[in-house]
Amino acid sequence: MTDAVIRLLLADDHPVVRAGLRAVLESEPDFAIVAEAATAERAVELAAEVDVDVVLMDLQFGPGSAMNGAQATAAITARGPGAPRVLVVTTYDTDADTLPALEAGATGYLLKDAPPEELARAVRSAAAGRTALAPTVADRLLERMRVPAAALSVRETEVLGLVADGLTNQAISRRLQLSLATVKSHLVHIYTKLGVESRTAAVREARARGLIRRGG
Amino acid sequence: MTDAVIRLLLADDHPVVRAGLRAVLESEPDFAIVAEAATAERAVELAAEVDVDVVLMDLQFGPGSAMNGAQATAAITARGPGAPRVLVVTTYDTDADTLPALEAGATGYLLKDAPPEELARAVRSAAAGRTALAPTVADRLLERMRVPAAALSVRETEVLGLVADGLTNQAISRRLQLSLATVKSHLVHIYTKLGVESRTAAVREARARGLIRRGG
DNA sequence: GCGCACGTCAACCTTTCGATTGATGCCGGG
DNA sequence: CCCGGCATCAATCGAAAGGTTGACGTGCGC
Repeated sequence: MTDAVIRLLLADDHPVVRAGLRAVLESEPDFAIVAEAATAERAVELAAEVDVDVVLMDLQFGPGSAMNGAQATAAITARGPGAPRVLVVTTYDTDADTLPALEAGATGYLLKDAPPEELARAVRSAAAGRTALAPTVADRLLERMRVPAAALSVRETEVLGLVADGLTNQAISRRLQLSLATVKSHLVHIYTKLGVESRTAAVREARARGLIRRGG
Repeated sequence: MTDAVIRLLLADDHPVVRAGLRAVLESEPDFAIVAEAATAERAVELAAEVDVDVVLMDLQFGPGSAMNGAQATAAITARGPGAPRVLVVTTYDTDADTLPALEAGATGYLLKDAPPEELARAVRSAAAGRTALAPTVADRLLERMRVPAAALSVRETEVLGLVADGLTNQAISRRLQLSLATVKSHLVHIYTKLGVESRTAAVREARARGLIRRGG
């Protein structure tokens, strides 16, 4: 796959963003955009049908979509070796976004404010199997390793995200297929790690630290 | 200004999005992109210096920017007649985003998931001084006029703000020199007005509607 | 192999929250 | 003047949340 041409699949629900990625990447002679997907499901299909080296994957796919970019990433990389590499290109760099994506097997994580050269460099890295992370994402990961106490686990971040959406512990347990006891257990750990003692305070603290996204 | 060519200024901090807008709009023969801005401040400058008919304005300009899109919109439209029209093109359609932008004098409000044809149509509408709103935004505005009950009193907003800061009812009562009963009474009214049934859900809803400040 | 973090769950208990009902006083518009 | 919205407070009760303790299996690193 390290031939002359790198075959790309663009997965983003915004036509404008797809056009922008296409415009930026098509100017590179060794890139070829072979397919576009406006939904996560379609991206998974195309990644299986078409011969693709790197998938440029957005994480958010609008309220009308059941699957998000992280799930699509997992579905694509689950096919093991030979599967295309997934390079996440999105707007947010909170732990709530980056951790699930990287855990799903993304080879890289870039922000949409990245300049075109950086984007092209990341695509070539991903095609070669090398990881390409945005500086802020890399910083955040290193900080996690340096101070592991202040970092929430993926599961904890997931629970806290639902808390921030206003769900009760009961609702969270149903949504995540957990027992109520487990949800409370996660919350106790979250409170300890964040140094707070209530759900609303935890949401506020997590928002301030960039652990969860600020928007709804 | 209703001549043959509509002169456009693109204001967005994402190079990819600017490239996408350029790619989509340049294919229209009567559009001419005369300038691009990566910051809100630069957009205001350019809108004053360059002869522009319509500004395509993003609302979010990254954490490094002091001015947001709504403020830039206000600065541009403040120059009265002869000033370029501002067409907001952004990702979010919550009240917290749309209301300030429209109040700042935006002629239109589109979402980035809009198809290219709709985008071109909105640009022509804006150039002619006609308002162009995304369907979801228009729905939201109509709903707001139909049900004006969703306005919180000053005191209720104050209480909800402290709830959003993670304070307990006890702490709020002390902070505001109230009895615990009064705080709970306010919260009941807030829940009724917002159509929710828990403090975290109320915070989320208020944030989405722009009733309380988004930042911590 | 062992320790450790993580995720999972249970039982018990205390505190807080939310729902209900009801009351008082103030103020402004019809 | 009276009604309604707002702000204030009280009492009560059930539900939810939070604290504590303890437990089990898994996976990872030393």
